[in-house]
Amino acid sequence: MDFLTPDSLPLNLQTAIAYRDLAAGQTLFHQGDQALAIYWVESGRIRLTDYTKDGQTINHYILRAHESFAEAALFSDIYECTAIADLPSRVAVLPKQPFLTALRDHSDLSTAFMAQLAQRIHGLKILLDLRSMRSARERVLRYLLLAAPSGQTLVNLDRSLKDIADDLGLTPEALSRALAQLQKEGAITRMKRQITLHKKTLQT
Amino acid sequence: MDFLTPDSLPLNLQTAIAYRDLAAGQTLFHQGDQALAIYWVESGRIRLTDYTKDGQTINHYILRAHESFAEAALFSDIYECTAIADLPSRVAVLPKQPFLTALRDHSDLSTAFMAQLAQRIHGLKILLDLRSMRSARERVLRYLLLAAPSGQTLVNLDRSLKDIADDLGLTPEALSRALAQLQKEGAITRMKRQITLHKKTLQT
DNA sequence: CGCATAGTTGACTACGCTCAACCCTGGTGG
DNA sequence: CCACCAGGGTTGAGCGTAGTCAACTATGCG
Repeated sequence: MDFLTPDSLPLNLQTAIAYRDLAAGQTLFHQGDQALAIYWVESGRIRLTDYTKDGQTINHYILRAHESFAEAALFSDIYECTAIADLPSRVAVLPKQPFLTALRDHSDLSTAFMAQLAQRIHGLKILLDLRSMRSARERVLRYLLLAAPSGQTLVNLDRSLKDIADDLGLTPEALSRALAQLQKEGAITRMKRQITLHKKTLQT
Repeated sequence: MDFLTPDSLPLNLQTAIAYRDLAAGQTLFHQGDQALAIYWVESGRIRLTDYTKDGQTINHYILRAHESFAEAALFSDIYECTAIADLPSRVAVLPKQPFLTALRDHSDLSTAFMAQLAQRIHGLKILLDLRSMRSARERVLRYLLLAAPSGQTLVNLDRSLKDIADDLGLTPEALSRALAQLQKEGAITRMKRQITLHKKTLQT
């Protein structure tokens, strides 16, 4: 899924990559800093925060392992947000200029990069769409359908329910209850993190 | 904001562009159709719908004027969703192959395209983030802060409250009430579609 | 063995949705 | 010029459901 793994890059760019280890709470870059690089999360969790002009609050977005971020920095002089490590994290630092020229010179790389961006857009749309479902039950059901490999009825949840609840915009409790309810209704059966969807469920 | 306006394209590609007019309810392409082009909304409104395998349900996402869509089609053989005109609409049709080669040959075009994709990602993230606010009050407040041009305290709502409520994942009633409440609290004042934010509000 | 964290369950609350009535504006036609 | 209508917007009442807080269990790790 993620085309932008550091080792898929052209060799001459790979040498330019640095790695940074961050302690929990440490900030990687500040909003308004000069945009010098884009990043890729090796491990840990990074939180992006927007401080609005005037006010101080705003807009957090969390990135987990194997996601890249600050791609917008490629086309902007400054970062539009602040990146802070939520947990101890390790990130790959891809310097902007070398990366941009690599994109210019290697049309295959740029194609791959665009493909990844398109993919990300698609994923975000799906998440957004998920959020437009009112009831927890519907939301979870839809999530499971999306997570089910095509035609398959078995879903393996890789992440913690807490994280998933977060993606769904629910509290862990609500997610837990929704799963319990679906189970009781006979729409699914679950063994821990293994969930199987039943036929009726598929054509709702 | 939108770099991908048809007239910013290289001339040899412009000749390949076609336009299609759609009546309300008419479908532009079906999920599973061969992906032959990406599109750009000239006017009107397009709704994207995902039919899940097996089931018939959904995933709608609406596109308004001056947005491009189906970029993912560039990197996939088939469309992953169905596009239907919500209103009478006019779309520019950018054939896939010419566009891809243009991207390969014109690094400036590909850069612009990537920039737009990055922009879209940013926008989607903001919407997602908006949805993560629990209370209507907070959500609306945040929306207004985002909509306020930098440093400005005056927000002009261009679209109908109904549409905005949709973006926010609220019912029109909830939005209306939230605005009324904010007004009563003295956080904002509004004259119809003109809203001014008050200082205290800015540093919440 | 004991502690920390994820997950589950329960009771209560609050907030947003639903449905309905109503106001207001703009457009159309007599 | 007014009468009528349609649609957006506002307001009210009642309900349902997800959030909150808390206690408890299960799992994993030192």
